[in-house]
Amino acid sequence: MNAPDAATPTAAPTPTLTEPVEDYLKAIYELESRFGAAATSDVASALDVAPASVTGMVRRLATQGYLDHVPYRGVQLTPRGRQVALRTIRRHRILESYLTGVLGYPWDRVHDEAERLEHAASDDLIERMAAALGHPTADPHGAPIPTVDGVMEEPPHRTLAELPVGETARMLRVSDKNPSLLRYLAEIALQPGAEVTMVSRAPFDGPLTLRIGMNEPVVGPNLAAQVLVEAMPSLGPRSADALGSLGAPPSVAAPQPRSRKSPAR
Amino acid sequence: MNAPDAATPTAAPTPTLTEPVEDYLKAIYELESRFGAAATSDVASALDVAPASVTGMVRRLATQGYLDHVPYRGVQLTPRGRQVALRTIRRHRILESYLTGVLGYPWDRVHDEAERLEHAASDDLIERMAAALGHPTADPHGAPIPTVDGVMEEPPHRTLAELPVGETARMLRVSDKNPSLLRYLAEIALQPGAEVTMVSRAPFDGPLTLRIGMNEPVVGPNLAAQVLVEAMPSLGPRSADALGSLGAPPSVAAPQPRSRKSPAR
DNA sequence: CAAAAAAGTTAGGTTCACCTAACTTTCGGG
DNA sequence: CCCGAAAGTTAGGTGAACCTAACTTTTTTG
Repeated sequence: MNAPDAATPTAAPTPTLTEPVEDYLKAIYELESRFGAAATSDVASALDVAPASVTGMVRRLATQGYLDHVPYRGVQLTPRGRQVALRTIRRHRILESYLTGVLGYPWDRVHDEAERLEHAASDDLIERMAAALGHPTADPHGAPIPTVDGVMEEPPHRTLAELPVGETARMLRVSDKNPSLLRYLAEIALQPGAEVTMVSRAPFDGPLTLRIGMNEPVVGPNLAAQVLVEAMPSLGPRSADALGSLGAPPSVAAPQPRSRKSPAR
Repeated sequence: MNAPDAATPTAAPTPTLTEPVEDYLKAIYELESRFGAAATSDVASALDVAPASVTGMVRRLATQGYLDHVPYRGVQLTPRGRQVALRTIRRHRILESYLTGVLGYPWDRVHDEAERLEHAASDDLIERMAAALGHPTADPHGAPIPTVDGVMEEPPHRTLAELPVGETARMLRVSDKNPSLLRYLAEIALQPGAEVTMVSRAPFDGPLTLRIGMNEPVVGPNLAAQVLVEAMPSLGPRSADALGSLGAPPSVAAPQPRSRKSPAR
């Protein structure tokens, strides 16, 4: 699993982290935790730049010790790069939490704002916001917030699409990047913490009927695949408090879903 | 005084206004309102860049219609450039107000933070912050906040150094750029709104004895020259409410102090 | 009022972060 | 197992925003 450890040949000082650098490291972190390693073209489409630009930036970041790059194989963050990524993710998620929790932003509009502010806010500001919120452990979309020293716990989960008919689960998380999806989810009250039951499932990848509170919305399998719910089934429609918070001890480490081509060996 | 906070979903922070461009226009605005026009070298030292860099940027901003540049003579903002500058100043001052008023920042630490955030925050965010504060008309250092449509009222003022012995005035304003000065002023309770009396003045530009509340701090003339107080004397130590706010109608337009070389003709 | 000083500009570079176009490497399917 | 498509890289740009060094214009002053 480990790239040739050319170790740290040039421990460059690098006093200032530019905005693009933070964006690259964050994107690579996220791809890496989904696929085990980040492919050039995936980074390119995540950041909306040309693949050639990624190659160039990646070479620079590698010489500065933020990541390891094996040409044609992919990239992986070093501990140093991972620390920067987690710091940026912490900022982003605390900002999102603050914007919704204190300033009344709807959850579909916080992503873009946080994306810009995360590069400009000082650590002091971020920690003041966190304190004002009572040190939240998840953002408004259910994404866990890394601690100051770079620890992030991902609770075990599955997608709503995988929920068997008749079972109930607590909604855990959804991506913050699709505003119209978020608006729709808010409409049907499918938000983190909500209990959702799989009422029925039409054959041939057809629509799914859910129960959320009093309502029974029908959603496509596409949508359901984007919504994460807790891994353990709730014992019944009204007995859900087996896990008190998002800090439940993960029984599975699960960093390698690997359900895809492997961009690095 | 009312912000049209309806509608306007996630207004883009204007197509092509880079951070340096906003900084230049803001700096030029401030120099222009102090001296009538901005000199290349003054802009350079305000932004801590080389004079040659200013010449280059100024040429570009002139072709884009933000300012007029007469080589070797100086620059002046066009209405378009002035509008950008006032928008940036509004953001800066609302951010400072929010950081002290809501997040508990001390007033000597808000400048740097606001300086970075002012380029990243959306209009929506700024107006939410303004609303949360009850639409303030001055920042924590007493600087007036331009309205959304770019109107800024500067109340008439003089420096504390000019206050005659025996007279009392209300403290109005001080620059936000000198943290150690601000810390000292907070120590002697010389902050916007405070009543200050000139007790005595040592000859030959010597130290000044003030009365603020119960205390009688002695300050240098240098410091006193940086503190602005209201122009009209208070009628007595305990009768100060002649002006309810900072919105008092200015009897003097006063945009041209001109106590300096003239960088433009 | 001319020469020195100060202020401003031009010329020629650098770095960062991007691009397109052409080439190379890897992978996947017949 | 080979060969074409996909993925990745190199080569050679661009523009923004900065720099230093050399030159020009304006201002100041002996």
